[in-house]
Amino acid sequence: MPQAGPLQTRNVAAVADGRTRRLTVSDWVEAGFTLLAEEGVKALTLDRLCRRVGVTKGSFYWHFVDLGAYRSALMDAWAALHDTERAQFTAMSDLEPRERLGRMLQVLLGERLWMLERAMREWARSDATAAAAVTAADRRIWRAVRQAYLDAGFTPAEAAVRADATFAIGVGILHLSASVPNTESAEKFLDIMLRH
Amino acid sequence: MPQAGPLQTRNVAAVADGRTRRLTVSDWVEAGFTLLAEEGVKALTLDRLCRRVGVTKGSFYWHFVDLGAYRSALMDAWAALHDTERAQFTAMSDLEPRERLGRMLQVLLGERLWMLERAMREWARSDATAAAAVTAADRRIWRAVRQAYLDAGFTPAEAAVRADATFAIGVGILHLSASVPNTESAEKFLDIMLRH
DNA sequence: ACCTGAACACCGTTCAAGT
DNA sequence: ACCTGAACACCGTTCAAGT
Repeated sequence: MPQAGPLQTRNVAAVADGRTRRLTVSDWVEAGFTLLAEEGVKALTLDRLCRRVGVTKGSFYWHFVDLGAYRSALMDAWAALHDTERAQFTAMSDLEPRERLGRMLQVLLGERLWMLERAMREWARSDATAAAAVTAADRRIWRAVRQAYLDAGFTPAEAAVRADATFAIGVGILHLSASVPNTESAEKFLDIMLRH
Repeated sequence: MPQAGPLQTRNVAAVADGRTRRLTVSDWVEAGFTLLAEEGVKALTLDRLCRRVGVTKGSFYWHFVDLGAYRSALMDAWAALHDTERAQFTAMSDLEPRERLGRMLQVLLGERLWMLERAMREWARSDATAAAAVTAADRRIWRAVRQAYLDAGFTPAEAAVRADATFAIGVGILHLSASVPNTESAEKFLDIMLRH
């Protein structure tokens, strides 16, 4: 799909060897994630990427058909990352709803992820594929959030409204944060939303 | 400050005349707003702008020192726009808190404004001046929102938390919307937040 | 199979020259 | 004072040539 060259045939040891080993798609993806997490969307330029990976532009174009395809690869990796999050969420089903919601917010707004989240949502505005991936991921998380409210004893209708609000809050905090988001006010918000 | 050329000396009739009249800074700003509102940040390119205004690039560079300065001008105009909004908000102080909050959300998410809001917040991430303007505007609106909760009988602490949440919701909806935001779920959310 | 290096196209920017 | 048109720099993209 997005890749041009090798379909990830050999995924051997990706550790820091001297200089010998050749690049794989995931090396580029990893570099892109770091760049995004550290400096945001605008830092994701061909030159910056190649400099970081230590190779010339031509190499990039052997691995990817163009920057758009590269972003698609980033999206795919991000979606996979999101799936592991979801696994965490469903594994939480034994926790109290309140505790569960608090953890969800913390995962979403945590360290490295929130910058990626922002980047994805920014691309989603101009790219249909990105938009689809974000929507799909959102729906899954929304369900987990609603389930928490259902478990807290709300009717389906009440739970849905609260899930909408909680979700919007999360995204809102994501965008309002200049640096790393603080989850403190989000916690207080949950207290209100969980009141009957 | 941002402008290079004329400091808006003659603001005469800006209506559609044949082709004779010369351009003013606000003509460029108006064109930029329309472009942003219709197609978002990515459409704001030099070529698109010049095509829309019907003039060559050189003309642009007589009015503005560069694209950055032009965006500053857009920011200034946006801030002014925001001030008239705030005037609306303070004029609302006789309305019921619930009604007032509903109107505020509708103004923020209404037709032309929400796309501009998004654009400004996107720039604010990479530009310090933009960030300052957005922060200042946000603080004013936040106060108006908190005042509504105070008038609804909440303690200062309670009102502050609710203002935080309401504000985050607004921004969240802004970014979650693919097309024009629907204010329906926001209304239901207000019902919850106003409960004692 | 994977990468280099040079060439091209596009778009933001400059500037001498026009009215 | 305000605008044109040509030139330049930068960055994404292509591709023939290397190992």
